[in-house]
Amino acid sequence: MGKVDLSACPVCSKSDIVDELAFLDDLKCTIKSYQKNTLIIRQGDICDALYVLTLGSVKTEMITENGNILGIEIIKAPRPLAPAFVFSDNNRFPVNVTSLEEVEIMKIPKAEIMRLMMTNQNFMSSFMTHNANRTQFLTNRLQLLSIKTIKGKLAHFLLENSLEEGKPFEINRNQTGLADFFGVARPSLARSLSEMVQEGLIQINKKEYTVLKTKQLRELLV
Amino acid sequence: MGKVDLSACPVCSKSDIVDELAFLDDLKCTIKSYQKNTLIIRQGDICDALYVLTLGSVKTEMITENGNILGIEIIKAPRPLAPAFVFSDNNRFPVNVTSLEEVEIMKIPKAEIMRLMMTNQNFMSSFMTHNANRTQFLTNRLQLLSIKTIKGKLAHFLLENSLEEGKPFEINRNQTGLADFFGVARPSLARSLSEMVQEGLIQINKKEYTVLKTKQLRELLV
DNA sequence: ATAAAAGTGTAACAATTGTTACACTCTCAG
DNA sequence: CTGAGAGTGTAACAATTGTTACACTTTTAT
Repeated sequence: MGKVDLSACPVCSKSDIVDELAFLDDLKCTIKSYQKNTLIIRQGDICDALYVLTLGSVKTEMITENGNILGIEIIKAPRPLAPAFVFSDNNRFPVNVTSLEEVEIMKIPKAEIMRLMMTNQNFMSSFMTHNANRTQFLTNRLQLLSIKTIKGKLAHFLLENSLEEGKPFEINRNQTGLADFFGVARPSLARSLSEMVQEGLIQINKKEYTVLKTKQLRELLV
Repeated sequence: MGKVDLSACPVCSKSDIVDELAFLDDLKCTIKSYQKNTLIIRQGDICDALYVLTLGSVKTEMITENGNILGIEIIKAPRPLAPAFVFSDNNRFPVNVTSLEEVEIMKIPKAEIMRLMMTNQNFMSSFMTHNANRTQFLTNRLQLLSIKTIKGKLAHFLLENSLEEGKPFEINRNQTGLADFFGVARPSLARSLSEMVQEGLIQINKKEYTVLKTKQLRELLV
């Protein structure tokens, strides 16, 4: 495993720590590799360090009490995993983390994070901003889940991803994944999708979606 | 408005800033009062400062795109409001904040927060922990919403609040509020509740609930 | 004390979604 | 090239929840 490039990492990018040659050598951290499709972190595991995904991509998913899977998101390196939870009173991971390919994960002890925060204002600021953005992401998820109809969720999701009416865009999830993401049954999602296609609201070609009638799509949110 | 007591405030309690006499005088902040039932902050408002509820109580609720209200929580002073969002890239409030009684709200500019964080390790640590706990709260809300049946949500919620089987506990929400909290229709919630009472799983007396059969309640989560 | 407002219980019916099943297409590894 | 597995389309039916309506009870304000 070579020298890690953290210049694209959201909590490090604005920080001058990337330029400090001594940074990674000084940092008391360990790096581990995992094979494809490995369950790396379990929901409920103690989170006593900051985990940073330095290579590859993972998916996070929440297991609900009734055993259902609620897909959360796909994370690509470099990015920290659940950085907020290092500091929470009940410091346990809220999600399962599974590797989608071969990955490398860096583990930085909490004390080291504290030291960095106090000595480096840019790092602190970036770390805060990143955590704030994560909170906003969760808020968006809450908003999506709180839309009760499947067509409403789809409208919200498609409008969010569409740049312009009539302009196709790619969705990097298949129908099964989308159904998980929305927390609905797969055939139900397929039904709603095909109805929306028949009504001429959208077009679908494999994973390429096109919003045809933005206005009527918005009305599904009412 | 008298001297504010912040010793019970989660982001200040462990901090020695409370002991610094000069703290509140030095701090460039403003305090405003609001009448009962006032919409203090609108979802989407720019959040360029830290808002701290110093007196009274408020409720936060999220307005979904279809106009429904998704109740989030009731906040009692002293506590900061949406502290994470001061630092987010898109720094807008995620919820509406409405006063439940006469309230006082302190507004501290972002720059002041930054200064405090850098000069006071305890403040920083408390602020981080509090934000982390907020994230965990949102995660729990996500988990609750992802349970699909109303009885399942109720079981989750009641088991979470029950200390012991057969021991009554108080819920500080009425049925209408609970329905909002769950994001379901009020009569549907009432139906599920009365069914659970008839099946002998729980007992209800106004706002006092009792879990009678923990085991069978758990099975509703499956 | 009393009227108004808020909250609750419940019923009939509508609407939406889940379940199950199966045929079909597509993708990818051998 | 080809078979296995993953992903999709769709249909019949079941289950759950929402909607609307109304009578009743409790709380609140004057």
